[in-house]
Amino acid sequence: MGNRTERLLAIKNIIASRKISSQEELLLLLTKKGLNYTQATLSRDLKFLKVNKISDSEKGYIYELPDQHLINNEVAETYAAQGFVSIQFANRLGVIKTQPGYANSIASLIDKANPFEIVGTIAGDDTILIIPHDNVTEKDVINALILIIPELKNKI
Amino acid sequence: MGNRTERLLAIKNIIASRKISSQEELLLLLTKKGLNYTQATLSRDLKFLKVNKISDSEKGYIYELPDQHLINNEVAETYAAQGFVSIQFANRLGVIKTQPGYANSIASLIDKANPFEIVGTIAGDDTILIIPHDNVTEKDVINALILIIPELKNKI
DNA sequence: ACAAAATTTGTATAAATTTGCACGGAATTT
DNA sequence: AAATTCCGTGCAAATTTATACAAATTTTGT
Repeated sequence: MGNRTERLLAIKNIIASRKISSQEELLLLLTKKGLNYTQATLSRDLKFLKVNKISDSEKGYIYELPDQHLINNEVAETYAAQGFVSIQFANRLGVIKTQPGYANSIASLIDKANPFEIVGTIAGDDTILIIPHDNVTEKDVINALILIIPELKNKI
Repeated sequence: MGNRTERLLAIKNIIASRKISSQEELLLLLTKKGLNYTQATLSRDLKFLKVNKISDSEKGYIYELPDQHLINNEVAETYAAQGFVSIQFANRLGVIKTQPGYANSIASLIDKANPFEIVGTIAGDDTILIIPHDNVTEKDVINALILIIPELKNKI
C-alpha cells in the first residue's frame, strides 16, 4: 500500500487539529512531516476527502473535514481496531471477522463515516458483511476502511 | 446604498435555491436579473456573507449559505416553526409572537444564523423583538426568516 | 516473471479567486 | 458649501486552486 493512504491520513489529522487556509500552508506542514508532494496532489486529495472550505472569523476561510465528529472519536477508533480480526472478500462481498461482541460497534463506525465505496453493512456478533459499491475494488474498500479506522493499517 | 443590499439578497436567494459552483456562474445569473457587476465584487460579497464552499457529489464544489452549515438541525427548525404564531412590524421593528416559552429557542436559531438583514433580537417568553438592518425592507426580513426556518413560509 | 492495464504523481498551465490601487459618490465634519 | 472621510466598485495584478498531459509506479492477468 503506497504512501497515498498515509498522506491522506496526515492531511485529515492536520486539518482536524489546526486552521489551514491554503494548500500551500498544508503542503508546508506535510513537508515538515517528511511527506514531500506538490500542491497539485493536495488539490486532488482535498477533493477526494470532500474537504470543505468554510468561513472563519480569524483566518478568512479554512478547510474543514466533512464529518468532524467522527474524527474526534479516537477512542472509538482504537477500540474498533482492537476488536478487528481480519477481512476477506468473497463474491464481491467483504467479510470482517471481529472478536466476539465487537461487530456492531465497528459496523456502526463504518456506517457513520458513510464512505461511498461501501453501500452498507450487516453486523452479527463477530462478523460484519460489507456490501461494496459496484465498480469499486477490494483495495478501494480496504483503503476506505483504513481512512475510517487508521489503526487498521497494521492489521490488514 | 440600495443596490448593494439588493445584490446581496439576490446572491443569497440564488445560492439558496440552486447549486452554484463558481463566481462566474453566479455573475451570469445576476446579470440576467439586471444586476451588472464584476466577479471581483462577488468575491467580496461572498466573503461578506460568509458563504462556504462545500463538496457536492454532482458539481464538485458548490457555494452554501452559512446558516445551512450550522443548522443541520431540522428538528430545531420544525420545533421553531411550530411555536411560531405571527410576525408584525411597527416603527421599523419586527415583533414575533410565539407560543409561551418558545421565544428564546426561536430567537437563538435566528441569532445563530446571523443573517445580515437582522442586526439582533431580544426575546422574552412569548415575544421576540427583531431589529432589522437599515435599508432592509420588511419583506427582506421575512425572506431572511424563511431562509432560516423554511416551514415559516406557510405561516406568514 | 513479463506485458498490459490501471493508478498515482509531477510539470506546466489554465481557471478561479482574492487583493492593491484608484476613483467616484455619499455621508460627515468644520 | 467646502473639505474630509468613508464606502463600494472596477480594473489589473497577484495568489490560489484545478487540470491536461506525460512520466513513473503499482497492480493485474497470463
